[in-house]
Amino acid sequence: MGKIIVITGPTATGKTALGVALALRYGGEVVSADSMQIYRRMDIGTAKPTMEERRGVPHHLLDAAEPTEDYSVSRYAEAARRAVDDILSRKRLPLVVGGTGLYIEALLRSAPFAPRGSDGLRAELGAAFDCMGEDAFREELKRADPEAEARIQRGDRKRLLRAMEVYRVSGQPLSEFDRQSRLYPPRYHSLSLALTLKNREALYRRIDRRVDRMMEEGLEEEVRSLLNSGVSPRSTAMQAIGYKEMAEAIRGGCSLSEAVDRIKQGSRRYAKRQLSWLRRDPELRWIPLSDEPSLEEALALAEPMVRDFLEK
RNA sequence: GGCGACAUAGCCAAGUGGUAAGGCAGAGCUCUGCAAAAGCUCGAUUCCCCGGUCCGAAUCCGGGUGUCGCCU
Repeated sequence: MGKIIVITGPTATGKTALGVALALRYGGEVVSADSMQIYRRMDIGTAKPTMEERRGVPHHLLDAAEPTEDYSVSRYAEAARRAVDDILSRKRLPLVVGGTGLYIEALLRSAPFAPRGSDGLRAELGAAFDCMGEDAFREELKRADPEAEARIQRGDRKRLLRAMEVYRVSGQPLSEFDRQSRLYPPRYHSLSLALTLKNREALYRRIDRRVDRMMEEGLEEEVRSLLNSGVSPRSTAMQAIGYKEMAEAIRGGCSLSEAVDRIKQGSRRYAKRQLSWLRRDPELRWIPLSDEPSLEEALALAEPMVRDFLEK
């Protein structure tokens, strides 16, 4: 089984720089695990590594989709596995770098996703939900998939719909697919490292500063040109933090400084959610950093673990 | 110096005699095809302080302190 290294952690902790440094040192290539850096022309707001920052290291799954496309985890999993396998076949080290936990999990798992319903079915279910209300919808789901119904939190329309969708297209409960998927062995032999700052406030300060820097680098212009080129404000890509707020300011819904504050706040909350997601993985090796971490600091902590993992 | 208004959680704030709404910020959590998304949960044994009235006070009375406004 191929060995791969995963570098994750909340936003603004230096994953990119560490990934590149390790790739350079161990003959690796980077596979991005970032749901928004996937999109072309979204560079500033997603903190996509520049050519200079990549330092000649090949990066996969950056700019893999148009912002007008609807990307999804399953598409990512497929493409990322292909990239990883290709890197392995060339006897190089794949470094999965990014903060989208769901994407990483999907890449590492070998189980397929439960089937997907047609857009028509999705629309139909959505309409049914809105028409009959959550309680009645839940009653129906309960008959099809009592487990999912019990597990999904009140108000979580999205997951309630998905559970029903799976049952309608396959006749099998989503819960059953999930149970099966847990039985699959992992796809790769992986070492997961999670960068984090020991001090939460320091992390938040870095995030705020990074947002200011994005503004200086021309985030507003980037968003404006996406909108001008016909990217819908409702597209998945435009839901990215930094983009939805700027789009709102551009259409006059709020002031620029309000938008900036919201971007900062959204990013802070995002970081918090990332931490909460990562914490449940007991295999994860945490790399706690100081308030103003340097690449050297992260490298010093990460390298022994990497070396140990590669030698085993 | 005088007069008046206000003082409730980190911030904004409702409540005007019957046992502390709500919002924001923050924290914790969930997650198997939109995930930078979507969803769930959690703060005041106490209302600036002291005294009084009352069965009962954040609410009424007196005194203090602070903030703001107006006047001199």
